Formats: sequence, structure tokens, C-alpha cells
Amino acid sequence: MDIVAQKGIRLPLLEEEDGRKERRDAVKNRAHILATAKRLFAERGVAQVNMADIAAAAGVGKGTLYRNFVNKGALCLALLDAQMTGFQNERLAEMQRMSAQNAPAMAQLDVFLDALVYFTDAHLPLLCEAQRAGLVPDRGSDGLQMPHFWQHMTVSGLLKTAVAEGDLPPSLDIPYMADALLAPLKADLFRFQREARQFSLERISAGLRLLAAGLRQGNQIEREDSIL
Amino acid sequence: MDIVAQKGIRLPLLEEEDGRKERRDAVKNRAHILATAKRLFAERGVAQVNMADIAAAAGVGKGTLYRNFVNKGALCLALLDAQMTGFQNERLAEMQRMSAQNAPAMAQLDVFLDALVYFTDAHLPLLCEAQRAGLVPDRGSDGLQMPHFWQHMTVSGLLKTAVAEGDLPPSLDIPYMADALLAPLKADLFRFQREARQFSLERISAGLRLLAAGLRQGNQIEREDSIL
DNA sequence: TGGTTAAGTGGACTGTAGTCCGTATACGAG
DNA sequence: CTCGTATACGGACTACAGTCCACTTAACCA
Repeated sequence: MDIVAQKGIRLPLLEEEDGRKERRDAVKNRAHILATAKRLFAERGVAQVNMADIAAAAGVGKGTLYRNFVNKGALCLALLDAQMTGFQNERLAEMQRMSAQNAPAMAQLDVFLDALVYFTDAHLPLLCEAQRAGLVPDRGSDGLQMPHFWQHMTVSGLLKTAVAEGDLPPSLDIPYMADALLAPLKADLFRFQREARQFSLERISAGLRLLAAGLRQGNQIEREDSIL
Repeated sequence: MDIVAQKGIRLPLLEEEDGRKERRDAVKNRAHILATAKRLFAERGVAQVNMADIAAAAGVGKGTLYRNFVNKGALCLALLDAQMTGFQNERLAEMQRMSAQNAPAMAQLDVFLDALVYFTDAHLPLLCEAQRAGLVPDRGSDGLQMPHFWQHMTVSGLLKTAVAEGDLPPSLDIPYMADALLAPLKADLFRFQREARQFSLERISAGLRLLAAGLRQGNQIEREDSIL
């Protein structure tokens, strides 16, 4: 559970634990590619930049580009990496703080979902691109890269705690509910809601939190202990 | 609302209401392309067939193919059309039947969501392809093509009725909730749940219905969170 | 029935993602 | 310092989606 959230920087490629170290030019190239991509994305917008552009602008071949980032989505994810880690750390800190004050897990979930709404909105273009070509959890790499994975872990954890605290029924299908609560935050649907439907962030956050609140005791057929 | 559900076949292109009729060879070609695509998809799987293959196998040029179906997703949707219409009619009939027996809208919603889970699963490959390139509702064409649109209409309608019946609070954000309830049924997440997570259809249906049930009265009016 | 014309057609063409593989080089060993 | 080798590099190449447009032909009209 706390495998997450350590090391600020080195997600993109896994450490070579088998002998040789990574070559220094490779490291430099990767950094340079990232910087270039960031610049191009800022200048023209993520969708208007293609991989060949990035390679050319960085002065490397496409082979080098793809060696460092398996596809455009991976590159976008790498670009998000720093902010992602920052977000994770913030959330973790906030949760610890709230826990210390005996705040119920459901309240923490509210705060988490709200924060996630704003984070998703802030990074929509990169997240869209990343999700367009990144569905499989890709078990090859070390676990923490895919955003959805970490989010799912967090939500499941909170739901589990809420069950332990008696706020949610023990019969709750936690893995499913975590998926379902996060589903409306998938980049493409989120964008559709923001752009076509013109939903405000407040509205989305409120809706999502209401959905989560609905999981509380008392709505299921069994579980008629319902002390309240 | 019942603009839907008539004619088994003719969604792909809209009727020319301005003078000339559609040429007969064009109609024949479209039908032939659909039949060919259906066969190829069945033989090799949707993902293993590309547009050029279909055009070649149907003995037409790519221009003809793309004139009839703007992209692979549209072709898949056209292939689903008959079953889609059938599904819509079934659901409509069922809802009318239940209404006639004074079944509450929330019960109808349960039935609808359950049916939708099974429908989605049955047509996953085509739906995946269709959703990969079809996010924008495409206001150019007449409304009924995008599945999500019709589903959203139906769910909103049921939620609205449920509010009227007093089962849901009037303050409910119906458009958002309809989106949120349908979000876990988006083809790519659904496939992930089925394949990677190995969720059964029963499990998904139950989870979804529980989520919907959570919208019921009583959970939303100023929860006693008041944390911070 | 033959002329006119817009709808329809085929396939070459463009743009882009992603792969392959011969060459170059950083690194560690001796 | 030199050499051997795994690692990395570059860019040609493949595969595929989708566009374009000169040519063909069905439909309507007189």
C-alpha cells in the first residue's frame, strides 16, 4: 500500500538491477527529449505535435525516442510524472493529517475525489493522450506508473477503512466500486463533460461525491442491521 | 423519443430530402461492404481487420468504403445497428410493461442497467472499436447513432421519473448522474474489468445497481461530515 | 432515348505511429 | 590505453487511417 510515493523523479525507466548501469548519454537524451516535448506541447498543443516532430526538434532519431518512451502516451505520462508524484504526496499527507484528526475515511474519500477532479482537469490534454494508448496495466514495468492503478489503490483503501469504521456495509464490492467511482474521471469522458456538456468542476466533484456517499449503509437488501 | 426504432437497416446515411434519391448501386455497395466486413470480422476478429482489407475483400475502392462509413468505428456501429435497434425496442417494451404494472422507475432502472451490462458484453469488440474514434456526438447527423446518447436519454428519463415518484431527491443532478452511472459501461473500461480483473457479468451488474440505489433519498442533505 | 449533371467510384496519395537493424559509442576489464 | 561488448543511436521502412480528385455512371428530364 505504501510501496507508492517515494523517489521524486525516476519513474520512466526501471533501474537496471542486472549489472551494467544505464549509459550517461542515454540519460541525457531522455531528459533532453522530455524538455523538447514539453516545449513543443506548450507551443502548439499536445494533439498538434507528432512523434517525428519531437524527435527532430530534439535532434535524435525516432529509434531513440521510442527506446525511451514506448509511445506518445508514455511520453505524456513521463511529462506528468513530477506533478503526479507531487499530487500523490499531497494526497498522502492530507490523508495522514485527516486520519490523525480521526476524520472518517468517507470524509477523506470526499477530499480525495475532489482533489482528483481538479488534478484531472488541470492535466486533461496529457491524460487524454496517455489514456488513448495505455489501457493494459503493463505488468512488465514496476507498478506505479499507470495513474489509474494508484488511484484505484487509494480509493479501495479508503473504502476498506470506511467498511471497518462501519460507514459502509461489509458486503460492499470494494474493487468494483473503486473502478466505478473512478470511471467518470477517465480522461475522455471527463473532457466530454467539460467541453460538450459544459459541466463545472464543482458540479462534477459534487456529483461524484454524492455517488460515493450513496454507498453508505442502508441501501442494500441484506444488511438490515441498519441501526440508524 | 420514438424517432428511434423504425427500419432495420438505414441508419448509416441520412435520407436525401432534397430532390435526388440515392443511387441504387450505392445502396448495393453499402450492403455488400457490411456483409463483407461482418464476414471478415467473424473470421479474424475485429482488431485484425483493417479498412483496406475490407475494401479489397468487398471489391471496392477505399473511397467507396469511406463514403459509406466515415471510419472504422462508424462501420462497426452500422454493423451493430440491427441488434441495437432490437435492444432499444426490447427495453422500451419492457419499460412500458413495467410502467403498466406500476413498477417504480428505480426498479426499471435496475432492469435497464442489468440488460445493458449483458448487451455491452455481447458486443464488446465492435463497441470498443466504435468508441475508439467516436467521442463527439457529431451533431451533423440525425441524432440517433451514438449509443451513449440514447442510453443517456433513457437513464435520465428514469431518474427524472424516480424523482417525481419521490424515490430520489429533487436536488439530484440528473444529467451528471446519468453520465456517471453509464461511465463504467464504456467499452474500454468494461473490457478491462472483464479481461484483466475477471469480473463476472453478475458482479458488474450488481455493483452498478448498487451504485444507482445509492442515489436514493436520505444521503445527501448536509451529511454530518463537517470535518475542518 | 439521349443529354445533363450530381452522386458515386477507385486507387494513388498523405500523414503518422511504431518497428527494424546496421552502425556508433560508452563503459568496464585487462 | 586499448579492446570487446552490451547499450544506444538514427533513420529507412512498414502498416494503417483517412483524404483527394479525375473519371464513371445512374437518375432525372425533355
